[in-house]
Amino acid sequence: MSKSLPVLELTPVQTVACCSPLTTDPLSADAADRIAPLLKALADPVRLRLMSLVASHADGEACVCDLNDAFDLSQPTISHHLKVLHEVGLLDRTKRGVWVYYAVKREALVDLGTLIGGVGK
Amino acid sequence: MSKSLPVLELTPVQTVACCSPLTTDPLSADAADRIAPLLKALADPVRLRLMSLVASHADGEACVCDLNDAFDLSQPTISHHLKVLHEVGLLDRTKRGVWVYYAVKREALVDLGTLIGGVGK
DNA sequence: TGTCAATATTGATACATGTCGAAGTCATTG
DNA sequence: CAATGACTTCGACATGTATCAATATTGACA
Repeated sequence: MSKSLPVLELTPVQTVACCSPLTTDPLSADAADRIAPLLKALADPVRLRLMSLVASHADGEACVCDLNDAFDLSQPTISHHLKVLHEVGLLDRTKRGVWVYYAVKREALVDLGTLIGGVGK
Repeated sequence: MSKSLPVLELTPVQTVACCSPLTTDPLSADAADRIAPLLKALADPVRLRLMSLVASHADGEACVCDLNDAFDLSQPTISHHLKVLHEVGLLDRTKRGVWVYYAVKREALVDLGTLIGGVGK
């Protein structure tokens, strides 16, 4: 039981999906509190590259072993970054045998982009 | 002389404007390094609300005095957050008399949204 | 069952960041 | 020129975070 979110609260991703763009209406403090973690997860050079690497990988998913090689960082560090992205709802995680595959949740990215950019979907 | 960026390097905002969306192509390490600060600037609940407050203010700009009242934070703290947003190129700053007005650079936000969401402009 | 390979977790360390109070700057106004 | 008001800058403190080495976990396979 690792999730401790009350059932009625929105996850970061759900919040993003329901809000009007940043520049359209003032953001409530609550909404801001729920959206910031999503952006925080993205706001790291390594995690940005991880997202784009996974997204542009064949089949839209990538194995951790593939990702490790793209960086000059230790394996635990990459694992940590992937966990951050997964926990916030930007990456899906699937285990197949010994390997773990991550896939980007495109809808979450689109919603986040819309929230920031203000262009309609 | 507070800026120490070499002349030929791109600012975060310029970088965002020129890159294809996250999910389209793998991001170079250099690009990621320049984009992350932009997201980092946005990735704070107070700064998110500041952006949306300024954006939805009459005339698209707001005086610091207006913004202070919306938060339960000291005035230096708000000033600090505004500085962060300004330095990274998300807010314009104009001084008129005793008052300082901030305005959102919408194009930067749109470009950032496009980079993340991948929807065309 | 024991070993190996792929990931995750833990603990430690160094560095970044949000916040505040106090002091500084700079126009305006008396 | 002195005083006031609007911001900004400074110094300090507490908290968060990126990273690594070491260790644990988990699945495949001999």
